[in-house]
Amino acid sequence: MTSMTRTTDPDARLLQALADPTRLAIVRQLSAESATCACDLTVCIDLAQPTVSHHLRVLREAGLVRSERRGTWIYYSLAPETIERLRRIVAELVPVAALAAASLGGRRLPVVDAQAPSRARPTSPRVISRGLTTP
Amino acid sequence: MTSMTRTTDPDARLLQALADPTRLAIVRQLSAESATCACDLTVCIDLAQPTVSHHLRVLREAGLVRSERRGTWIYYSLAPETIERLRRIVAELVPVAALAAASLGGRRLPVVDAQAPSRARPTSPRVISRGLTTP
DNA sequence: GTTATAGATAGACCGTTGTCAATATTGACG
DNA sequence: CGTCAATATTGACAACGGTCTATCTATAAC
Repeated sequence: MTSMTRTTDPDARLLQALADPTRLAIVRQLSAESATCACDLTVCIDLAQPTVSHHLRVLREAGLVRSERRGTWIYYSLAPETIERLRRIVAELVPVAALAAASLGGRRLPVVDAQAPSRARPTSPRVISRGLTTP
Repeated sequence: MTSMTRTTDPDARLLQALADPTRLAIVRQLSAESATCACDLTVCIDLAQPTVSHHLRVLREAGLVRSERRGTWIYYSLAPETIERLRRIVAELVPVAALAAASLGGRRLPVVDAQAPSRARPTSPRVISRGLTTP
């Protein structure tokens, strides 16, 4: 309300960590390379080193990557459990149509349960029930 | 570089549309409700109506939702193909470790092979190959 | 110790974005 | 037509976030 400021929903926070072209590129690189040292990422990303370092920090704090020091270099790799969590978040976004297609009576849990619709509303297209909301 | 401004990667853009607590809540609601009119979303989201309208626009322009007018009301529903695209984006983030774990259940290989490293780099932890990079 | 390199941190700059109040648009009904 | 309700648009403001330069830390080789 009115402020929002710090993102509250942890899932939205996780998505936010990935929702940047640079970070997505990093994650994809790590997905292909298993473990890559920060200097290589810096080279193939074409941004200033502190910027890459910043993005790596965001990814680390989001739990998307882990870092391991080997001498002077620090290797980054994906955190499989967080990738899995990400996959679940998206997998749960099932449009009802898809559910209906998959199985018959698609059960659905009330996420926000839309408690109080303004009032009576048309269930079928075109047919407006005319019972307007507030008198 | 230097500005970034408009996000280039369309996948990052799609993720960005979802990476907001309000929009994620809307999408989840639509996932549970199939089609919901904007006024209901406004009610259960507890933000000013123009703000909800704004988020709906972002979702629509990202291709995540569709809107259909029925008289005075406008019903929003998920766009299954975009949800599917989202699922594919995340599904392709396959950490090599997860692949190995899935097939063998073995430990993660310390693979470092990285194509074009700055120079010679340690393949095993601790053991620094001493051939420093630039002389 | 000194030097060199990899990486992180601090701070500033500035474009982007989420939010609101006010206003405009659209459609339904009388 | 006029009025009412649902929704979109406008414009302003503040917060957030990505980028940089400059600086600092850490490790290794000398």
